[in-house]
Amino acid sequence: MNIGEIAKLAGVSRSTVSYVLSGKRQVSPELHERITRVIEEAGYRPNATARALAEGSTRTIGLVIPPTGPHLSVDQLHFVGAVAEAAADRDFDVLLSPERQQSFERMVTEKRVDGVILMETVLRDARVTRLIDEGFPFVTIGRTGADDAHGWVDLDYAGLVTEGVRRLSALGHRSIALVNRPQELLDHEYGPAFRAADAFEKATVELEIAGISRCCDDSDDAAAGCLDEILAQAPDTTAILTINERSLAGLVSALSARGKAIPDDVSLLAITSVRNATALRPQISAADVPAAEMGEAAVDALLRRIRSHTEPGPNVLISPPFVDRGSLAPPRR
Amino acid sequence: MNIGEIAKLAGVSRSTVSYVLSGKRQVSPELHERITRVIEEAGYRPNATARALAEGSTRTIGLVIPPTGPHLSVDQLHFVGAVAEAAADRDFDVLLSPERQQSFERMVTEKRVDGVILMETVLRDARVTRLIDEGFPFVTIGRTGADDAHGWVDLDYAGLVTEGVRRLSALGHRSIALVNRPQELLDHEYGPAFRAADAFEKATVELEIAGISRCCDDSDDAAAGCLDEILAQAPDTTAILTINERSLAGLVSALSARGKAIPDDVSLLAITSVRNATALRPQISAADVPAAEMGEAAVDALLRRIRSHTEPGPNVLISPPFVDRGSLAPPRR
DNA sequence: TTGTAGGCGTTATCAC
DNA sequence: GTGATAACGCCTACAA
Repeated sequence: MNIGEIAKLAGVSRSTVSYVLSGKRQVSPELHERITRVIEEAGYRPNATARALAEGSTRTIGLVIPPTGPHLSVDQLHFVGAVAEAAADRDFDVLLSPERQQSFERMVTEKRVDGVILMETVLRDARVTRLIDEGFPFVTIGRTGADDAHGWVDLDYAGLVTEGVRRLSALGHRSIALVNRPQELLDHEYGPAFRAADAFEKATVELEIAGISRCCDDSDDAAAGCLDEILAQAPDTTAILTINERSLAGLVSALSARGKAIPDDVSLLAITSVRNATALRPQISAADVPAAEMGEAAVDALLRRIRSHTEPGPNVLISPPFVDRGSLAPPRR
Repeated sequence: MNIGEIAKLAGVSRSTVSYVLSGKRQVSPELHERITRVIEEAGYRPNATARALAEGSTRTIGLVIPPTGPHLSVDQLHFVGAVAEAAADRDFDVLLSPERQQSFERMVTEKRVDGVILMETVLRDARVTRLIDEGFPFVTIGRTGADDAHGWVDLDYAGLVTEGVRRLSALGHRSIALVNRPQELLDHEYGPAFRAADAFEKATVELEIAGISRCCDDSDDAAAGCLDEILAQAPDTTAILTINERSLAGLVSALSARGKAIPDDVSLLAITSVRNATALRPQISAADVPAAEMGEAAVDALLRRIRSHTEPGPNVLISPPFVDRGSLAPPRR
């Protein structure tokens, strides 16, 4: 069933059917009515591929997801889901690309999509330079180091860490630890890890408090080891700030196993998803990563970019508020 | 840059260029060489949309993901990633569809994809009947109740639960509890929850041991409540079998909080992802859900179905072995 | 207000 | 072995 058959059944030309479908020109009420009914009865739906070819636009965006490795988090799945839903709301589809040369290349060179969203951007990202050279519309989640003019959506890790340190300091803490993402990510110039470490350093210096910063692998086990290191090196630590979602549970149980009560002995403040923060006991005060909001922002930014190649990409820095769940207290004296 | 320009540059016809690209007919070495070089130099890649229209096939499969809700698990993200990677290996792309009428409909009626993979199938699934009526190729993850002839890939929950009960029974346990997925899912006729409950009932009856079966919401908190219910109603419970990945961590800490040691007081056996089972302390003996394998199996099954509409869809029942990680012991006497 | 016809970029069937 | 050329199904100037 194609547009020609509908036209024949309704006794009109193909263009008239097309215009009824698109609404791009007036069609007399009688014809409109008749054609609509025929379409309805035949259950006809225009072929997306043919439309894409004619219009020069696929109405599809690409989403490059990180490889299925140890760093994947539930947050990321939520983000993927949010992107798919936001796109669907705007009548776009989402084409998934595992982060591999071949698949990614195909998406852009064969024009399978109108634009792409890049997850897990690193400070110097080959894909970004590639897309810029190509003149292909894209938006990154996270920024490259160059604060390029392309569009990006990012969590304000620097601001959040600074604010976190301030809050802990305001409560009276004078010795604070930062639990960062894995060393490996820091080495790969992963923005959040990098900016968090940097901001932590600056904030502690400025507020004149002792700060110890540690990378921690993405596991509960690593969290225990990391905690031990911290306590060994800075035994008077009274507060921990963590951006490592995957090891938060391990950190909490390790604290409990070492007889450190939250928040009486150690205050704990995190940047993580609501779910993660509230699934634990005690619940953890945190800046809740708004995956859905970020997904929507990314889709909107990309669509704007697709529609007008000229104007610079929107930059969205998201800074969710800290929510108090009782894991913070003044240091015991 | 399109195939016509390449043809012009190489001084041949478009069809010859096309045949060099597809290899579907012999082209003289000289021409082949010349054309290949021109393609190379121009950086030409055929337009996927035009190809799809001409071939009548999009080389894309649809993946219908569950709504971004509370039941999403890391396993599911891995599955999505595995599907994307398996598809990429076979030169297919993956189009994501949030589980909504509109988006799903679009994918199939507008022929955006050659076939679809349905996640989270329920026993009576409207989407399945829809696709069967349409004659559209698809594969489900999980089965409907009707054991239809369409293709599916499923974890053998019934077999795994039966085997789990046998193992615990063989160790000497006479009072076993099953921690199932949330009641809500059971009510919605979610296959795994349904089949697990059923198999548990049968296995305990057959082996003449006391079995108590409880649904548990997907949270650590719920796990604690669920454990209390179990211990209240069957205080002599010495072993727990769980298929609820999302509450496993909570179950472990609730046991510890109630002074029940694993495995000395209570043996714990799970069906969950490796990561989940090994992230906890103690590590949990489990049948490790092979998300990657399932993703690949689903893609293969679907591609077979796409290539030959006639033969019945392959049915793949996956039953990973239980891995002992020390959370099992004979009951204390 | 409606119809005609060319074009989107490939593939594949004919001829030569 | 190679080249025209008609599909594929839709959109949209251009005519009427």
